[in-house]
Amino acid sequence: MADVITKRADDYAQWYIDVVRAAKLADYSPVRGCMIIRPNGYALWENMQAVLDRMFKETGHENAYFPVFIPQSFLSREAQHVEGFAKECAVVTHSRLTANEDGDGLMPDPASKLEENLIVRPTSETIIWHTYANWIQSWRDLPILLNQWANVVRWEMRTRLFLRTMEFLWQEGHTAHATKEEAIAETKQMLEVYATFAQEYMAVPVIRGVKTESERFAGAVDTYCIEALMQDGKALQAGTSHFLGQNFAKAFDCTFQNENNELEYVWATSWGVSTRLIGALIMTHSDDQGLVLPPRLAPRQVVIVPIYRKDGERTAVLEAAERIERELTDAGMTVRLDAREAYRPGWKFNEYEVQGVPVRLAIGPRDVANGTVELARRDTREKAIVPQEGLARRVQETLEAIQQTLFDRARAFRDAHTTPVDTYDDFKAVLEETGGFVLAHWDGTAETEARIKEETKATIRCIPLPGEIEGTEEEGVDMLTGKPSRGRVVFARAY
RNA sequence: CGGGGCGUAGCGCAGCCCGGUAGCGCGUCUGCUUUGGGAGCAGAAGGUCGUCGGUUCGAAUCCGGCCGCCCCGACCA
Repeated sequence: MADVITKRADDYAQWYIDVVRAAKLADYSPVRGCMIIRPNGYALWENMQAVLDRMFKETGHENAYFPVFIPQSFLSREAQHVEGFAKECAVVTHSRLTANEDGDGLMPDPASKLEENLIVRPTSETIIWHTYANWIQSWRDLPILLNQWANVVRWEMRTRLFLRTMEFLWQEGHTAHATKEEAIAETKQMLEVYATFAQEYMAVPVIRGVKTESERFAGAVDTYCIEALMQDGKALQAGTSHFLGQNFAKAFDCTFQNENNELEYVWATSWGVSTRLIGALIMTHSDDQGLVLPPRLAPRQVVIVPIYRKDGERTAVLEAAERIERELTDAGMTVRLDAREAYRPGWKFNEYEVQGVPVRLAIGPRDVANGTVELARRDTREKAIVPQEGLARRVQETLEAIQQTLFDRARAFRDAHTTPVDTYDDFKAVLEETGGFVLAHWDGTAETEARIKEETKATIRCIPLPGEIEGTEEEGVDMLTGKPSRGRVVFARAY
């Protein structure tokens, strides 16, 4: 038998690995903690990129590219930033290799030691603000609204495919503004872009919020985030948008003359999402049969499997299958007709199921005779015999229905796993029994937050934005300390 | 960095305790029959047993060193 996927209920972590492997999304690499993104996985990322890139451009941003190597000294300019990233940097110290003195192999050539070490970017704030300092003199130079698609490296102790790898792909937006208000508006705007993308394209419901100080990006004044809930009840940060204040402008001496002829530091934001989103997608929708993809991001929305025995049947079946392929393609859908003879229909059914293709059409001699086709939905695994007449429209509607069903299902799960609690005992019980988001009062101190994390492994995922979750804005008392609380915050165990 | 597991054919594993010509399943290749939910039969190819050293007439197997990967924790997007 072919690949068996571990049941979610048996071993969730293994299920996740099995799904990734069976869907051919990624492989392990010879280097610990790195991964090879296979064509199926990369096609997903390309679809995400295409949508996000369009959204970034619609909001006035341009793409640019900054180098992967950053002078080591740049990192130390911003105090918080160093603290956050120094311990996970890959460092380049030499520029060439030479034969190993004792015997075989290679070693860094001592003669090629660099004057200053370079780090492989874990994020690009430093090199970008170094550059912006040269670009910006006057209020007329602002705003600068740039984004870059890039890879970054963070030397992680423990890795998981897509969710946390040492190298990952992402986009990072970096903007420069004349006023605090404008920078904050930009930060919030990009958070909205991410939330829209997650919900409307990924069909992943998210909570918008602000991070507490301990979870904040190193160097940010405020970190806004979208938080999603995975099927095992753990939270996943799916995107972040940072208001950086003037921290980086001060560190890199980036000033401008304002309209009153005064010298002022520039206001900054940065925002990013990564290939981690693919992990979020997998863990939100997939089932024990394998990957389930939302139609709006699926690299292939429809697969057509022809079925025939004799040569006579073959011609008629393929003719009909090709006609249908054309019809659907012309209607704007991405379709694959899999007429490979080396694989049998049953094998193909399973193959496309584990790969999460939203709609499968099967057409055989009976269908040719009756003018029908078998239409199967991946999300509900329902099958129906439908007429070929008007098929493009019906498939289009089915794709839209799948997109909606996935979102509704994920939201229902999220809502069923979002629990307000008022006592610490209830808090611990909910974490153990149902998991998910727990809405509790918090006194606002890092001490209480740290103690709760220490005792329960749950962290504050975010302080929800006003109006985001009903009932979180009422005042109360901290469940642990009894001190006053200005509102409920979202706790969860997280990835 | 701690705890656990594992390195034998492309993948998954057995063989090791008790040393004696390296095996099974899947996959791959060829042929025929099949094809509406992972086909059947026949044949074939494919491995310096992670690595270095030791013991021995002889090591996948016994002994020692090293390396690597995965999972679980601490840390993180």
